[in-house]
Amino acid sequence: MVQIELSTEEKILKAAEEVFMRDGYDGSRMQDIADVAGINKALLHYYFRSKDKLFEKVFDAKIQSFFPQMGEKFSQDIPFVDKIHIFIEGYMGLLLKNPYLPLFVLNTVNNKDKSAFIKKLPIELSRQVAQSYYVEFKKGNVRELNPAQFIMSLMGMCIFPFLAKPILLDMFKADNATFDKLMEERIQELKRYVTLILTP
Amino acid sequence: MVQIELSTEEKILKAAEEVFMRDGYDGSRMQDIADVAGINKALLHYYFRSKDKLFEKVFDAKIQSFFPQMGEKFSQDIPFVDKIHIFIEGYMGLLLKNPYLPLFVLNTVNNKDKSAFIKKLPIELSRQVAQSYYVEFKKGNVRELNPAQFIMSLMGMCIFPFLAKPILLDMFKADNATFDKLMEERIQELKRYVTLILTP
DNA sequence: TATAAGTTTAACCAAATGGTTAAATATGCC
DNA sequence: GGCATATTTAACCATTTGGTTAAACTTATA
Repeated sequence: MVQIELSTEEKILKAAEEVFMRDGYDGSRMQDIADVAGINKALLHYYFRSKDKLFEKVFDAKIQSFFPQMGEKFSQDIPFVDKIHIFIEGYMGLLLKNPYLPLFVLNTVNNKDKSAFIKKLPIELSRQVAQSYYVEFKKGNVRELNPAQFIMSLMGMCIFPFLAKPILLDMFKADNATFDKLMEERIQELKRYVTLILTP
Repeated sequence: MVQIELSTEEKILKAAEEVFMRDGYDGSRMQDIADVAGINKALLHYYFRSKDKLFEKVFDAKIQSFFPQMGEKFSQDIPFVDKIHIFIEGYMGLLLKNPYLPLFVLNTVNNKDKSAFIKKLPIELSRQVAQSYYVEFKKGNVRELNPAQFIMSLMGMCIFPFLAKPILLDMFKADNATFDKLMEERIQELKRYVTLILTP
């Protein structure tokens, strides 16, 4: 395995992501980010003038992965149910790799001071799902429902376990590996759920 | 309408709940809580020695409402699907009255420093649903599924819109009243979903 | 009226924290 | 070598914040 040398800027962004995601904006310390990046606080401010500026950089990239842009996938010519199955697989995979992502994004979105950072809204996701749904509905291939409500349910079912992870670990007396296995099973379970909901 | 005079302690707890729920632990200021309660900081510390102690009091009450204890409802002798319908109605009603509850509880649960506050775990909810489910499953009245996965889905579907509320308001160009109406519709939609999932 | 508890005011403290600065040192590049 | 940029060190500053204290004032009650 080749060791790729990260530039200082990259090291900082990586460290900032880690700390912000773990501790939230208020809970994060510039000193802590500097420590994780293996540099000192002065250099941190040398690269990113303020905590706010640094946060914005990190957050921008993250919010877009949380509200996934499904463009290509949803424009494929396959049944709507299959698109949703693909969504579930992709999204759960993302969450398994970024278990802190949901709480981080939802906190920021709900933070008055940080709402200015939210530039690119996930209108696309909703629009694409709705359009793709109605095409299929007219063909009589899916049951009648409100696509907006459906996408909320879908995302909710995917993210909830990651938000409540500490509680679930305790409830099931499980460790991280067991949790991940439970989420793998969950992918199949959710696919079954949406099939039942969507199939007329 | 009779004006009921709140005791100072009650005023403080009410104010603390409001501020903690809105700003989170880190984001909350003792001065702010005192202001909302209409008293001064000295008196605040006179009643509750520290921020931690005050937070614990508020959080204790809240976590139990977030993971609802369904004891009586689930022991009723009615079909499992009906129990779930009752759950949805009750839980969505609670969330409509406490829209900040989910983010507050989930943040606290995920906060290392605050994990000591979590004493009473919601094992009951999971146990009751599971037991109630298996009784009904043996009678062939519900489809086969993993009750733990199901309860996660149920809670996720209920809470997600409240967590993503700022985004949804923006996406649908809606105000608070419209959002509440959307959630009222959602109750019916979710009932349909679970019926489809559970009915063999 | 005397006593105790509740409440206010205002000043104060110590620690944490975001951010700055200046000088020294290292590094790469012409 | 000499120059610019990157990096470190370390001290420093202003502000915020949780928490304390002491003295004065209010209120109810015995």
